[in-house]
Amino acid sequence: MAVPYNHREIEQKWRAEWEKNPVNVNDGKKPKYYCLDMFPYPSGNGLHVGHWRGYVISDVWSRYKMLNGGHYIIHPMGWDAFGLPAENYAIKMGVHPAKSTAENVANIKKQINQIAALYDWDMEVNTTDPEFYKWTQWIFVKMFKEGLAYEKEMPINWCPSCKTGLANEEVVNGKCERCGEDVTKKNLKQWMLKITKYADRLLADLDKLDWPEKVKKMQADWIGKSYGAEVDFAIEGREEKITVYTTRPDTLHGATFMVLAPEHAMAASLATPETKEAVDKYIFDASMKSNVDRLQDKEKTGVFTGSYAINPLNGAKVPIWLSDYVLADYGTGAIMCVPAHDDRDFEFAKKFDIPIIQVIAKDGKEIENMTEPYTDAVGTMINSGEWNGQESAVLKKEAPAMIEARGLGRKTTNYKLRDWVFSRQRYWGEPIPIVHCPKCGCVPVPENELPLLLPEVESYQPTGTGESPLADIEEWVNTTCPQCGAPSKRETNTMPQWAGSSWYFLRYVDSKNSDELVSKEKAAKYLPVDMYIGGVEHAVLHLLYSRFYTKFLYDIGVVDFDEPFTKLFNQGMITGKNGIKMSKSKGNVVSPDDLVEDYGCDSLRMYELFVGPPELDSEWDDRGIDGVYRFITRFWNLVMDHKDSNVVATKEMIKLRNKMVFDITQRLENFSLNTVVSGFMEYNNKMIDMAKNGGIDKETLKTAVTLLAPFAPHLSEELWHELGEVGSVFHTTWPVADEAAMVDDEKEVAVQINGKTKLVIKVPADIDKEAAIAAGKEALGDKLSGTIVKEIYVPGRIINIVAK
RNA sequence: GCCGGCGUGGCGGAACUGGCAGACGCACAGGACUUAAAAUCCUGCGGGACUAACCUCCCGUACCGGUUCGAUUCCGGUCGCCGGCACCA
Repeated sequence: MAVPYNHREIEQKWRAEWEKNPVNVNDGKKPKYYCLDMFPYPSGNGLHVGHWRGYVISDVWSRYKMLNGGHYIIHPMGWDAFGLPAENYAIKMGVHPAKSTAENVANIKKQINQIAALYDWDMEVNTTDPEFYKWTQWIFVKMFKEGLAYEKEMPINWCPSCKTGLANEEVVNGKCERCGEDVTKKNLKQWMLKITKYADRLLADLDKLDWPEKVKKMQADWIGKSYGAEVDFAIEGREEKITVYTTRPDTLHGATFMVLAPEHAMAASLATPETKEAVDKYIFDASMKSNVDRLQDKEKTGVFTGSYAINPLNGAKVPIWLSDYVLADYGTGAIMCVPAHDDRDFEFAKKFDIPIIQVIAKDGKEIENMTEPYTDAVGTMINSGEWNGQESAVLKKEAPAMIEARGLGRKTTNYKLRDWVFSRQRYWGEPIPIVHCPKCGCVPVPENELPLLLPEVESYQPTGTGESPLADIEEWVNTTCPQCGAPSKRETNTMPQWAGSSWYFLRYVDSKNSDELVSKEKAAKYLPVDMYIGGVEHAVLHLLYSRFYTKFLYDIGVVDFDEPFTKLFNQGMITGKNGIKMSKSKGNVVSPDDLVEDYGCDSLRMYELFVGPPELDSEWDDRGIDGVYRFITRFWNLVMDHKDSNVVATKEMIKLRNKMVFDITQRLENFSLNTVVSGFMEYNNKMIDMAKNGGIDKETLKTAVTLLAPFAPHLSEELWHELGEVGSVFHTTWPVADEAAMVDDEKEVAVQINGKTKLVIKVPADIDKEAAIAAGKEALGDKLSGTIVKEIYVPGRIINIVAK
C-alpha cells in the first residue's frame, strides 16, 4: 500500500513552497484577469464558513483563469475598516478604533490565508489608512469643485440609536439598515452628493453589464425613471399656479381633485379662514410623524384647503386637498387625482366622498358603481372632450407633447433616486475636507494638504445633537481659510462607510502611488474588474455608489472606462440549520478553523462548493464534508497506486479522459461549481473501476490532477510532482477535450410505448431511424399490442412507439 | 399591494435546447475484513401492489388543468416559501 493521504503535511509543504515561489506572476506579457472579492469589514468575530465560500469561489475561478488562458491574475484583498462596529467598541472599551481594527485585520488575515487563495498582499489596502483616505478625500474635493458635492439643510433620515444621518439606501422598511432602529426625521445641514445627475447614465449603462438580471432590475427600480408631464393648474382667485407631475396625462379629464404634500410650499397659504385651523393642524401633525408612522398608516388621511384649482383642459373646478400620501420630494410635491384610474386616488375619493369620473372605457364600457379603479392604460377615451375615442395607450405617450405645445405644461421625466446624504455625525470616518469661512463660504482643503488627518479624540461618544465628536476638538476645528486666511472652522462631519468602498478596487493595482489615485498606465493595463464576487446585499448600496464614482472619475479623466465591474457574481449565503443566518447571538456560527485542521484546506474548499449551487443560499451541515474527504482520499490512493503506470491508453481510457475534460470544463464555464465537484466524484469512481479492470494510463491521471488543481491546489500540486512533473501544476495549460475521441460506438436508448419507458437497449450510434425502430419493436416483443399510429426515434435517446 | 425567484426521496441536491426522474454525496440498513471497534471495501435505499424470491405492474418532481408521441422542463390557474420595492402619482 502506498503512502496514506496526509493533508497536514502536504498543505504545509506547498504553502511554504508557494510562499517562496508564487505561482501567479506578472511577466508583463500575459493577459490580465482581475478577479475581485468584496472586501470585508474586519470585525472582531472573525470569519465563518459563509465568508469562506465567497473567497473559495473567487479563488477557484482565478486559478481556472490562470490555467485556462494563461492569465496573470489580479486577486487582491483589503479592508473596509471605517464604520460603526469599531467605533462602538471604542465607546464601550475605550480602545482606539485604529487599534482594534489592526488587531482584527491581523486575525482575519490569518484566517483568510488558510484558504490558500492567490491573494497578492502587496496590493492590500485599508480604507482607514491616511495614504488611502487621502484619495477618498481627494475625490470629494473634486466632486465639490464640479458642483457635485453640496451642502443643504433639509429633513433627513436620522437613526436615534446610531445618532447619525443616513442615506436613503440605508433605510430599510423605515428602519436603520445597520441597527434596525426606527428611522426618524431630523432637520440638519448636510453634505449631499448629486448622484441624481448620473441617474440616466446609471440606468442606461446597466445594459452594458454582465450582471445578474435581478441586480440590474433592482438598480433600475431604485433609479425609478418615469415618463410623463408637468401640468400647470390655475388656482381660483389667485395669480399663482400649482404644477403637478403625472405619468398619466391621458386621464387629465378625469381629475376630480388635487392633493399637495403637507410640506408643499403653498400648502398653508391655500387655507381659507374657515379651514385654516384644520389645515395648520394637519401640516403640524405631518411634520411630527416619523417615517415609520407615515408608512404604517395604511388609512388615508387628508384635509380640504378650501381652495380650488382649474383643470387646464376642460376648465373644471377641482378641490385642493393636503395629504401625506403625496411625497414632498418627488415630482412637484403635488398631484392631480384621477380616482377612476388610480388605486390611491380611488381610496382617497371614496373616503372623502369626492366624485369619480371614468375616462377610459373598460371592455368598451363605462362601469356603473365602480368598486375598484381601472388602472390599465387600455381602452378608448370617454368623458374626455376632444380626446374621446382615442386609445388610452397611444394618448398616454402623445399627451405630454400635446400639453407642452398648448402651453399647459411640459413633457418631463422623473426619478425615484435621490441625492446621496453623505455626512455622518460620527467619529470613525474620513473627515470631510472642507473649511467654513465667514467670507468665502465653503472652501475645500487644498489638494496638496491632503490627507486631512482624523484627529485623536478623548470621547468617541456621539453627541446626538447632529454634530460629530470632532466638533469638541477646538484646536482642530479652528483653522484659517485656505483662500483668504480668515479665522474659519472645519467641517466636523465625517463620510459614510461607503466612501472608501466606492473606489477601493481602483487603488489595488497601484496601492502605493503617493502622487496619483492610480497611474494612467496601470489603470489602462489592469482595470476594470473582470469578475466581481460577493453577496447580493449590496445591490443598491455599494454597487450603485461604485458605478457613480467610476463614472465621475471617468468624466474627470482619471480612468478611461465608466463601468467598474464587467461581470458580477452573487454568491448565496451560508446559513445555519433551518436557514437561520449565522450570528454570534444565535450561537450557530461554524468556524472554518477546526475543519481545516481536521480535514484540510482542500477538503473544505471542495465542500464549500459541494453544499449547493453557488448562487443560492445553503444550509451548512458539517457531516457532508466526510464525503468530500473520502473522495479526496480515494483519488489520492488511485493516483499513488498507479503513478508509475505504463499501461498504454486504450480507446476507452482516452474516451473517459476526454469526456472528463469536456464535462468539467463545461460545468466550470457555467459556474455550476457544485456539479463540478460531483463530476469529479463520478469520474473518480469510473477511473477506480477502470484501474481495477485492466489498469489506467498515466496521461489520464495527469489530466485529472490538472482539472482538480483550481479546487484542491495542494493535493494536485503534490500529485503532479508524484507523477514526475517538475514545474508547478499551475504553470501547465488547461486540457482541451478532443470531441472526436468522445464519440460512442454504441448508444443506450430507452424504448417507450406511448411515451412510457419499457426497457433500454443498446444500438449502434449511427443506426438509422428504420433500423432503430425495428430493433426497438423486436426488443418490446409481445409487450406491443394494438395498432401502431406513430413511430419516433430521437438519435441516441429514445425510441417511442405510439399504439392504440 | 406591485415586481422577481423557488417548490424534486429521510437530508443537501442532479437532470444539456421537452426525451430513461432521483446523478453525486450525506444519513440509514445489511454484509466482508477485525478478538472487537474505527477506518476501508461490497450491497441495498421514492411510495405502493403482487411474490417465498426473482419478474412484473401501478403511482410519483407543491396542487388543478392544458399543449405534446412524450412535461421536473412549455402554457393557464391555485396554494406555499423566500427575496426586492413599498403611497414615487
